[in-house]
Amino acid sequence: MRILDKISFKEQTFKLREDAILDAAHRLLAQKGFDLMTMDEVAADVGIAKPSLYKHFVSKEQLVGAAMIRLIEGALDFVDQLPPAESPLAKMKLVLGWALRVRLGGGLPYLPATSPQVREMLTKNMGYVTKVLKLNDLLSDIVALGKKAGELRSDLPDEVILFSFYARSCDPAVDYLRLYSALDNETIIAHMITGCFDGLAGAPKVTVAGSR
Amino acid sequence: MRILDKISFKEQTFKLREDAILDAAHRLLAQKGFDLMTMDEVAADVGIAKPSLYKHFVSKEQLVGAAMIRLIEGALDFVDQLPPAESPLAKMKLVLGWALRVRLGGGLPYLPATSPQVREMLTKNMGYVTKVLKLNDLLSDIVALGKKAGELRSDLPDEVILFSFYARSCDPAVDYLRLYSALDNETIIAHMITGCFDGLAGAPKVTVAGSR
DNA sequence: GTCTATAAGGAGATAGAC
DNA sequence: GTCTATCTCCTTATAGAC
Repeated sequence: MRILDKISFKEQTFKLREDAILDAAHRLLAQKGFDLMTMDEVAADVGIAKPSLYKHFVSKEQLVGAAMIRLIEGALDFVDQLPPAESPLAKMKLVLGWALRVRLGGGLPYLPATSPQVREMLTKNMGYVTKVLKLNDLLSDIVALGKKAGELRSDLPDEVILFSFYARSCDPAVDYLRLYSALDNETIIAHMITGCFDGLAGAPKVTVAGSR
Repeated sequence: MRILDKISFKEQTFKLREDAILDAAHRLLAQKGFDLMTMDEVAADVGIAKPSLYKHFVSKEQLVGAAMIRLIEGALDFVDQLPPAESPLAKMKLVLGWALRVRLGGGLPYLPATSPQVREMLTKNMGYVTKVLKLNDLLSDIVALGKKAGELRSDLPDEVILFSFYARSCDPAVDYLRLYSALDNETIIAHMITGCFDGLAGAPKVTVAGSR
């Protein structure tokens, strides 16, 4: 029994360290992107040596893939726990607000792959692709319901709405507003949400921003 | 006189080669991004040796800066030659349509700097910053006129409209639609323009897309 | 001004002691 | 499992012949 406890303890610390590695990778990825994030930095950030890092993840690509999978899992959880009573449009605003808060808190956009190389790398990662497709299915359903309810524009193809929605979660305008404007985070989020769904043109719109 | 002609000829070929280098850099930047574009590739693409490249541009950063400056100059030209009779909103749609066509033709978004490192590099390049500020002034004027005319939402700060507008010119949704949808380029552009200004929510909108 | 050949340094990945 | 020290490859940049 003592032996089992010891193994379990080892496993626990192993898991804890793995989480710490993923946390560090997540933050560094958000800060510097894939190319500029070095394995040396990740190891230094966690406080371990680089070879120890490679005991957990066999390559940089595997490490980044694991970090991205954890991110998508978070998005899946959030979508799963959306209040069923909300309308499709309100749900989408909640999801976008959540994703933007993650980013403004120093995290990654939950569907980045903005660089061709990273996109290709991730599309080869079956675990990642599976989860992304799952998330995409959930959001596709919401879009379909929103169109049927007249809340989303039926003249736009589903894919245009979906990809534009994803793109808003990693919109560079957010970075620029954070850097060069005096607006606080929640104001930025509210503007981005209304800008996404109501557009930039026309008369002032009254919009319910995604609640925390 | 013959000597002068010879000098002039040399200068002409020098200028031609420089343009060829910038063309190659532009295309490779669009394809692979700053980090993955190597000076070897640029030289090979132009058909010259790497040291010759360094006779034209003292560093990779200078080369990319020059390419970006040429890009912004193109945008300034386009904005300068907008039909004065058009409304502010129509002008913005024309500019966005133009920028998206450049990208779908294999070029760069005319205001990228999506990666922190590249952004920092460019903000240190005074020639670049000067031109960007010039472009920003022109567009700010258009935005102000658009708000006054009731064509743009007066409840959104100018900076939100401007940055969102810039961001649409490098929207990753365009890449995803090109890769994963069956839509042709002009349809993608039309959808992106109406999505930007009219939003994703609500009833179908009738929009005049930017004309070629 | 252009080339061949090479320096200098960084980053992913690993060997081998403990 | 973790560390120190090292390998190897790639990329920016340059020296020196022509």
